[in-house]
Amino acid sequence: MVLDRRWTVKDVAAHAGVSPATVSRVLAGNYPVATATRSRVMTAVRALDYVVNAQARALKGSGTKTVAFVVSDVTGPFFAHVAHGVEQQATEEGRLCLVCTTHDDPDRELAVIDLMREQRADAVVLVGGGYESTAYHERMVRLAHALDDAGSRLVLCGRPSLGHGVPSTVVEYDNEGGAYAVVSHLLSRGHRKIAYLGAQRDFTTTTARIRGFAQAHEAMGLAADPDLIVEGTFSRSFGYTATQQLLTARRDVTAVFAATDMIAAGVLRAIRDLGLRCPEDISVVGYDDVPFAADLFPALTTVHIPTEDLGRTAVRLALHRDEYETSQHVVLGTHLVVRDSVAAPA
Amino acid sequence: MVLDRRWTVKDVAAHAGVSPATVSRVLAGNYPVATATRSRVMTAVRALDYVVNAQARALKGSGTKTVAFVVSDVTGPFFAHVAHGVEQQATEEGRLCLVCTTHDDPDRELAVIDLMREQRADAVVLVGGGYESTAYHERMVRLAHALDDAGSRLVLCGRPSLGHGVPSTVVEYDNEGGAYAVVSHLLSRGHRKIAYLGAQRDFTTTTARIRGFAQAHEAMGLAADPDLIVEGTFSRSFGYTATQQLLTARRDVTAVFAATDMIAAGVLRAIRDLGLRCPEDISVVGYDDVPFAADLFPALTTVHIPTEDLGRTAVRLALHRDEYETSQHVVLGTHLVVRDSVAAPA
DNA sequence: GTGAAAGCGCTAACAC
DNA sequence: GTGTTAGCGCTTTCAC
Repeated sequence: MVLDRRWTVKDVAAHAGVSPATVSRVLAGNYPVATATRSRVMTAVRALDYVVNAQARALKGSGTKTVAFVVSDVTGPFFAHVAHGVEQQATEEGRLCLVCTTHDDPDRELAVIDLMREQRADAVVLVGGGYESTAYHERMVRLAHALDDAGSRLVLCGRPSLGHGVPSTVVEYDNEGGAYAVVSHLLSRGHRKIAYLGAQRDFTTTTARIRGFAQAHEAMGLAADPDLIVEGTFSRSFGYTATQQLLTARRDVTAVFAATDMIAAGVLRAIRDLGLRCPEDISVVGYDDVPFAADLFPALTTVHIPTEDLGRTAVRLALHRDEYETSQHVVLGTHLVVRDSVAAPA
Repeated sequence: MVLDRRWTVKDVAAHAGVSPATVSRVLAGNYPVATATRSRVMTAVRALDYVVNAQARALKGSGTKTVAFVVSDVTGPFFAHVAHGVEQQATEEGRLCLVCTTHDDPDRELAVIDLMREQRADAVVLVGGGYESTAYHERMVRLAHALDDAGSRLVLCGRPSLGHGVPSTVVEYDNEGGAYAVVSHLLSRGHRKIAYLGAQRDFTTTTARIRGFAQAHEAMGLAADPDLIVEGTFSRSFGYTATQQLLTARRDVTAVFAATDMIAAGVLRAIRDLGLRCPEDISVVGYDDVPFAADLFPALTTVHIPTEDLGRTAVRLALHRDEYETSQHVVLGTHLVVRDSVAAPA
């Protein structure tokens, strides 16, 4: 059978000698149809290699059956793993996945959410830290309401709630606790001058981690050195250059807490290039526990984030918000993974 | 303004005191509308926080403006980077991105393509190696035609063409050449017993690389040892266990060619756990040149694949197949990246 | 058990 | 410049 255009229910109906309504009923399978009729229809469907038009179906009111996924950058291992969880759960729930990237541009993020609103996505999952600005916060609140009114759902995955009364699903991980654990670990090994690399300004994750960083110090009656908190992006190259500068300027630093494992990779390389050794001369810890953390040299001590679970939970809660009405704000645990990149200071 | 349902053009029209057609014209911006009317409409749009229904618009004939992206697993760095290219180009072309994963299941792959057909995606990009089976090949050819007839396009990204006359866009990379280059490199350093780890059975990429592997040997008047080609998946854990077994069984092996950098990570770790050193005792090379390859220890010599370019080109060619009519089959170059994981055999 | 008809939200002819 | 109308492909009452 040679095709020359997109067949419609009408064509299938004509081919099978029935009405369009019958074709629709056979395909939906939710209505009694005579066996003979059904098989005639199915034969026609196969002959024409017909597939429904998802747009037309959606228009009729059954929804689009899609979950949107908004992320800064798909290549980051952290995002990729959350994406995996989102995709898995969406598939299990019979949904398709739309992906958009924002490249850390708040305006683009907002624009992309509007696009998803046009698409009538069942849920819009925002992954990764948000921005600490009132204007941004307000626009986000409005979007949450707009999505809600349209029967959709805003999901914040890995960023804090927008506040009470804002219709949204929040699936966070314990950013502060993870930072607290890893800094305590360093402190208990005897480190006193710990640098935090990758304090991305105005970022919700940064705020929480700095809090954990400070509290771990306080718990031991110490004070964190604010000069050792160095601002920067979540990139390997930042880790490299920042370490070179830092270790040249501040010879008293004995440990580096990298905001992401990616940064840590740059830190480790810089340490080696500086002729120093990790962990003998400098201890290094990361955050995220992405798969390659174990393959760095030395294997990286880091904070594990349940990335896949984060994604799955986000979709599950958002899609069944009637069932999980009371648990629309969840904080998943993080934990320290001890490997080989920490030792007592020399 | 409190919303309580999804507003339609009609609502906006009523609110602005104009007809639905005028609203549509203002929003499309492709038709002369009086300035006063336009601003009245825009005020209403903002007041209602209206966004068009993409489904309804698509139904009307303007297409869905989406590109589908079918991949085995989003967490693999190789796929993630191709995905990035696809997403970038799609965005530039004003398209949204649909993502689906197949988890290396050919049946699921076929099913997913049908889903994309229902979605009326402008292009369906298949990323990664295909399967070497006639049944699979035939079904793929039929899908290519089905998509073509529906005005869509099948794009093969990183796998060979389905043959002449099959309507599809093919963007490959030089699998064979890369394998040839890296094996020649090893051979020229004096290695004679080189193992290939991760020969994924019935996979198009495997076939091509084995060819390059063999030809590099032949070019030097040598013969590759078929026993040293070990079958396995593209995973870190496979690299680890396979290396342990191999190096215990075959003490004559001096170099390992891992089918992916991910496998190579496992290989390096196994070598270290075996109490051996790389590259002094065993040389290791990878394939893909994913970002973390440079962070492995020792930094991995590998074959660079222009992943992002692969994705961008795939989308660009598919979306402008009228302009690029003669170049719907492109092979992008690969090249050797020499780092620290190769030395002459002891 | 099946068909006829209405209508989802939008846009593009076609009037005026 | 603007309104009226028809219809995209589908599902779903409502008849029969």
